[in-house]
Amino acid sequence: MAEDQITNAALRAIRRILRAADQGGRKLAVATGLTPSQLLVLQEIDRRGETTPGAIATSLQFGQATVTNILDRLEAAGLATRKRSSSDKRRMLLHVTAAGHDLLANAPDLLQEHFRNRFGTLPAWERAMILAALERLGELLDATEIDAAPLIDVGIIDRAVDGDTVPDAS
Amino acid sequence: MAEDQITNAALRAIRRILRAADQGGRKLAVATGLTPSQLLVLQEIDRRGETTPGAIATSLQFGQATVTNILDRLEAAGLATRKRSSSDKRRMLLHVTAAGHDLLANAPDLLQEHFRNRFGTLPAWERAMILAALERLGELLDATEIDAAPLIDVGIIDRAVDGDTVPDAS
DNA sequence: GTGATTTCCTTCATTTACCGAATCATCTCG
DNA sequence: CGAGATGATTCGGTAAATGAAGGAAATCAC
Repeated sequence: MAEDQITNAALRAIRRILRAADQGGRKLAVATGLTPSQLLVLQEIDRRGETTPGAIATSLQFGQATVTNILDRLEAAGLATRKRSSSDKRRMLLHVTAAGHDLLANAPDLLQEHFRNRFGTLPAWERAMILAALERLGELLDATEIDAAPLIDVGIIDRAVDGDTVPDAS
Repeated sequence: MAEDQITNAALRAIRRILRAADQGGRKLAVATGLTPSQLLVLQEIDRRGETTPGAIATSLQFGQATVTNILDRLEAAGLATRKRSSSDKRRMLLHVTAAGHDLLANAPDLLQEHFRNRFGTLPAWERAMILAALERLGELLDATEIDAAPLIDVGIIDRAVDGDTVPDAS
């Protein structure tokens, strides 16, 4: 069926994008001397201004232990600092150091940068179209993933619209 | 500028998609008892039918050593087998075992499955639009990544690279 | 207030991923 | 038959990530 072909093509395109993004991340990591995870954490701290390990962990979906681990390295590298909160001494407040800011400024996300360059050259209508498609897609996948478990009963309106591939699955 | 806003929105959407995909992968991994990488390798072997570690490595962009490592685990888990090629005894031929097929069948790619379900419910025009956008985007990012990465050494093979889905020789 | 519970982070131990370099067997070409 | 290339493995090392357990501080119950 043509529809299925479209779906397959779309999936292929998504994977291609995923791969490109992944590699961009690794490349960037190499360029900055940090690993992707470290960079991610550093960016997240920067984005949030002043946070705690726990916040980073939930937001990036890492374990706390992992974050601690990565923070150790970032701190050792002089890119971030920990400071105990005075109001709640269980907490550690995280900050990006000057060096850290420097690094982030000099090594902006490759994906982002190249995307910007290229995307900017597209005609406006195409940008708009792509944006619309991406957001739609984000909804689709997000919904999928957010309540993956509980959602099942809610979301499925009718699966039999047009014999769309319903693999035996579960 | 409005353009910048669009770009930012697009980037956000992309990240959202990336995250969804990533988490889908992890979830799946947990469900199957394998790690994302292991699953990826297993899928790749399955997709290609009969391949060699080297092919997997280049196709997934892993090092050979990494693939060997993962194969050890897959083999230990009884999901894949290695068999020395008789025509060229340097090569190992990889196969997915019955158990491996089983696992793949029972735990199909979550991203893929949910995407199929949801995507299928969209009106045709929207599917077409999204597909077009995705492919455009794939080009953008791919191009980005190609020239960023001197894949020079692969140049000989690279005629076929574009399609990605080009099955192994045969 | 004292004690129990919860919250936040860390430490520890372990598994996996990944890479580069070195190695071994094999193939291929001259 | 070498000489060199190729395919896979082993080895050594760094990093990521998780779960379990623990310590310190806040909070709640009485």
